[in-house]
Amino acid sequence: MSVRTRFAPSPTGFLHIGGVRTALFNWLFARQHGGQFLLRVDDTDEQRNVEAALEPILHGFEWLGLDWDEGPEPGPGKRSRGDAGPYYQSQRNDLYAAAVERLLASGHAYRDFSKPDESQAERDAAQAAGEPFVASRRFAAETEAEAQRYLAEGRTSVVRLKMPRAGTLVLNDLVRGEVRFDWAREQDHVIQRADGSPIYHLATVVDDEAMAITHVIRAEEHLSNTPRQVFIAASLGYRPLQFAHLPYVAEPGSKNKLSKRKLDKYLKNRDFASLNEYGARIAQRLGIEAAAETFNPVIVDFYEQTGFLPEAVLNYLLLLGWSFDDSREDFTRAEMIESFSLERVNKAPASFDPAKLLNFQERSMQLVPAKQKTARCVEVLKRAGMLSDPPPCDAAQTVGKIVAAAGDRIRTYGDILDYDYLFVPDDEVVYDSKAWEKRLVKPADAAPLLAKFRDTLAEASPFDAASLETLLKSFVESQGIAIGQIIHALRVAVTGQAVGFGMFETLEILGQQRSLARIDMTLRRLAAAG
RNA sequence: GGCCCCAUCGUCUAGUGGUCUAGGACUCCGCCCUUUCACGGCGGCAACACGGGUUCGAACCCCGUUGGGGUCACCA
Repeated sequence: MSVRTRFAPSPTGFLHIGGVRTALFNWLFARQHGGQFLLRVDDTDEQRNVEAALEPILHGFEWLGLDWDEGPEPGPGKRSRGDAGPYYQSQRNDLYAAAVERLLASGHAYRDFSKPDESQAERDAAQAAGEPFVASRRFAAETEAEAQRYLAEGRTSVVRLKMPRAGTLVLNDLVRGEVRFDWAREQDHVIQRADGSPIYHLATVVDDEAMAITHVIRAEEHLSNTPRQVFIAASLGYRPLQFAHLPYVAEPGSKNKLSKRKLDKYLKNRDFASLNEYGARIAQRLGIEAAAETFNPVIVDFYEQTGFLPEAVLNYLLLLGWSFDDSREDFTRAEMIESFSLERVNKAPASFDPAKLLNFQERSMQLVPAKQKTARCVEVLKRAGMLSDPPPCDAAQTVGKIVAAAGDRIRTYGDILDYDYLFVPDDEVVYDSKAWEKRLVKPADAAPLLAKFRDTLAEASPFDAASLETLLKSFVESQGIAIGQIIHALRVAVTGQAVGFGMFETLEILGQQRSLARIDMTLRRLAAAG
């Protein structure tokens, strides 16, 4: 039988990084075994617009390249691909209802007419007595007559599992090994609400059977839920499933589970805060209006917008709870599929480390061919309004030069925006005030030297990096100064910045006319200031 | 609180009784390269939670303690 795994996202509007890690492991396992990976929409409890809330999630999967063989199709209409559909749980209620009837008929479940506060009181009493809670089944309707009587009292019913009161479940978890549970400690969990709607555990078991899932690879928090699901499946005569419970992804610098609602806390972590700020700066330059709650390093969209490479994100996530050996960390997509194994999944939770993720990104970016890098940077510049759309015909060439000159300084595609000063009109260059003070105002010889070199520059021909370097070196020699005495002033004058890539490349890219204009403007401002 | 899971540098991890004065990666700190900033190179700081066993020998096996976490809903 072919291996089939699934990931069941709730339509929440965004794709969580921890969820992606789980999805990735499912995807890898299926791909490695030549099986199928499915997506199933977990919308049993959703009132809102499912389509709109699902769209960003499916988009995230597409961006990451985690393709699914069956499941919802992106776009409107709730269309699906695959033969085991529908893949929206909200459309499968008949199946769940039928399963509940079978469970009732076979005596594996019962109608419970107790009121919520009555069952709560039982639980509280057990808790207070320090004893394990065992449902009294006092309002269980065994016969139709009983049911009618309760109904006449104005009671409503839910359907509960009639759990075994003896015995042990031995679960053979693919990452944890043998885990034992006493059946007697399992509660009579509700599987169908008073309004007839199914509870998740029932739905997931029914769907896994109907969709011929073979391996359930999910986060550790589901480990305690497994007995009731095994009970449902066994009672219904389903095939047994293989389980693999992954350690959860923890907060940066802590062992608590990473959650989407604790952003304030994560922001206190230095590395998280710095990645967040990095992305926010790029987003701002791109004119993306995103609330911190929906645009931060725990949301996958953050990485796409900021200009990360999907393979870097995936590679980082792969190593979060899994390892190959004592040294290998870099994996291409094909290598991940080939090398992955559940046996080597770690048992302890792994903290999300934003600094290490950035490092994977940096190394991945070094492998991207110049041409591709340039094309993507052109896109970013267009989005930021630094280039017209369509871009001028020489844009690719110019950006190509910038990309080459910037080299590894471009860690994400968003970093191209650091060189916006090369695109703005000369009179709109923004000068860093500290750099201006330090390199132009304070050194007494800065202005005169700059003025002198300006005239040399005006004569320069050709105006390319190599010639300019020769030119400046001979200028320095003729003046009997150190190169540092002129080059920093020149950089600030021309770029407004204290730092940047090679000075000669900068001048070449800017061109003679604009370089001179910027120097002139600087000299005028210096003279005006005194 | 009951049940379940987990425990090696700050973080991700290697390690399945001797080759461990514990290896790699990220971060951090030096130095080198250098027009700045990066990249790169070299070097450094830094860990087997604790206590008992078992054994000639324990990071590795067993028990306990401590600590952390998950889960106990008509949520998923």
